[in-house]
Parts: sequence; structure tokens; C-alpha cells
Amino acid sequence: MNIASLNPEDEEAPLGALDHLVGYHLRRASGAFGTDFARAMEGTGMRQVLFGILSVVGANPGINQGAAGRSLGIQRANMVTLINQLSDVGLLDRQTAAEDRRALALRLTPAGETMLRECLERIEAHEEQMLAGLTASERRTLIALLAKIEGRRL
Amino acid sequence: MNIASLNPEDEEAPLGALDHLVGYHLRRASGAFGTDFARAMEGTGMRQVLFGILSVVGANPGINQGAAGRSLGIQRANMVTLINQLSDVGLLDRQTAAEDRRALALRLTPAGETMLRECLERIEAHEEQMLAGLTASERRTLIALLAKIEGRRL
DNA sequence: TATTGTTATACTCTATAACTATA
DNA sequence: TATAGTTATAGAGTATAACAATA
Repeated sequence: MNIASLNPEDEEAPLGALDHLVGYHLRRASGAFGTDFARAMEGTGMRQVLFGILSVVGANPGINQGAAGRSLGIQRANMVTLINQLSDVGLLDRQTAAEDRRALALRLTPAGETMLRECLERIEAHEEQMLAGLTASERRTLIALLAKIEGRRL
Repeated sequence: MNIASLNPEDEEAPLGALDHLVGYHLRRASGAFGTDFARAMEGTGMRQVLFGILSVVGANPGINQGAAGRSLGIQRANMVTLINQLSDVGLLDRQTAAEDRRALALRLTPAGETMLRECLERIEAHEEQMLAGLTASERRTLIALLAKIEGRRL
């Protein structure tokens, strides 16, 4: 019963250079979060992007579709379908903006407010589970480091 | 000249609850890395997934297609197309494994070795740029924290 | 002219189910 | 029966270009 064969098939194979790359670990960690997020949202119809929109609109009632997208890094063209989806299920209300008749002002419906609140509860449990291995201080550090990286996008 | 209007359109709108969620910041940071990775790889035809495969195969010559996928979190079915792409451009060699005629043993071609080496150079510059705001110690911390999170996937 | 939202489109990544050939 | 690879397919995220209405 040898501990490791030359061609490892039971243990995970070493990753090579990849293992030292921040980008790789970001991708895997983000993917793991995404998968568990989907599981946590089961039955609600919410996804990461859609919840993001609910959150921003909830925090900025009457915000323009474009501005909401910009704050989330979502392109104009892609916002259309996403807003349609939220509107179609009655979570979001869109009306031509009074000051600028090109723009659409977004607001949560009462159902949208409820959905935001209920999802947030589930998400907090999901984050708690995904971050169980990290102390409160480590979680703060992690967010701070990630925020620095995001900043470099713009 | 007021600092912030009630309906912010020039500044970025606040994100609401989203801003305290690790999952959100992971997604944005990972996306930023992905975009810059693509820019850094321009002209090579390499993408994050494909480079990952090159790296693992390079570190484990003769590894089975399935084992390579498992170590990267890529499903069997999706490996097929990816390996085809690498094989089609002559970066990767696949041969029926001697010990198990169901399996395919993967190896880098000389061109694959070169591609791996050259991409790695570009990637190191790309990571350096994306992480310019972080000290060496912060980078180590970040990788360590991310690794803990990934572990929770399996 | 520039901007808001829209349509059309295409590419990548990921996921599931069913098949084949070997073991 | 189980495993390695394959095929087919579908959903989701993101990207670009071109257009209409409004500013």
C-alpha cells in the first residue's frame, strides 16, 4: 500500500506554476462562492447578478438603469435583459425618469423589498458557511485586499 | 458646486448590503483579473482555463485527462473540447495510456513547453500590475485566505 | 454631438444526461 | 458494475456594433 504512485490518480495532482498565481485562486474561490450562492438561493430565482441589482436599487431608489449597471460593472446592453427579468417577476419597477426622458428610474416593488431582505438572510448564512475557516479579522482583511484589487479595474 | 447630489450620476452609487459581502468582492476582483489576463495574453490564443491545463500537464507529464480536470475543478465533459483546442494548435499531445486503454495520457509538446514559459512571463507582469497596491506580505496573506475558501468547495 | 436604452449577436464557461469502450 | 472519454445540449455571463429617442 504505497502512499503516492508516480501517476497520482487518487490524490489531487500538483498545479505547477498556477499554484502561486493570485488570479487562479481568485477564480476558484469565486467559483466556489458562486456555486454555493446558487444552492443557497434555490427556489427564489435569484442569481448573483440579479441580487446585486436588487441591492443597488434598494440602496438608491430611483437610480437610472445605466448608473446602476455602472456601479456593478455591468454593461448597458446586458442590463436590459437583467432588468427585464426582475421586472417580469414583479420585483422591480421601472419608469421613465421625469428629469431625463431617455432614462429609466428603477425602484423596488414591495415584493422586491421582501425578496432583498429574505435573500440577504440566506446569503449571510451562506457567507458564514463559506468563511467558517476564517476569523472575523481575517474576513475584514480579505475584503480590504479584494477592494484594493477591484479598484485597479477602472 | 455640491459634493454629492441626491441622485448620484457622476460618482459611483453605493452598493447597499452587497458591499459587505465577500462573495461580491471575490466576483469583482476575479472578473478584473480575468479581463486583464485576457489583455495580457493577446495574440497567444491562451485563456485562463487553457493556461491552467497547460500548467497542470506541464507539472504532471502523462497525467490522465480526467485527473487533470479534477485538479482544476473542470468536469470531464468540458475537458474534451478544451483538450481538443490545445491539441489542435499543437500545444498538447494525447495518447492512449498504456496501463488503461480507456484513458488518455497528456503531455506538452515542445511548442506547449514554450507557450507555457512565455505565458508565465506575461502572467507574472500582469499579476504584478494587478497587485501593485499590495505588499509581498499582503499577497501571501491573500493567497492563503483564498486557499482556505477553495478548500470548502470539495 | 453625446447619452440612454435597445436589439442582435457571438463567445466562453459551466452543467446535465446519455452514450461507447474499456476495466 | 464502474470508470474514462465523448456527444449533445442548455443556461448564464460578458462583449461589440449599430440603431432610435432624447438631451
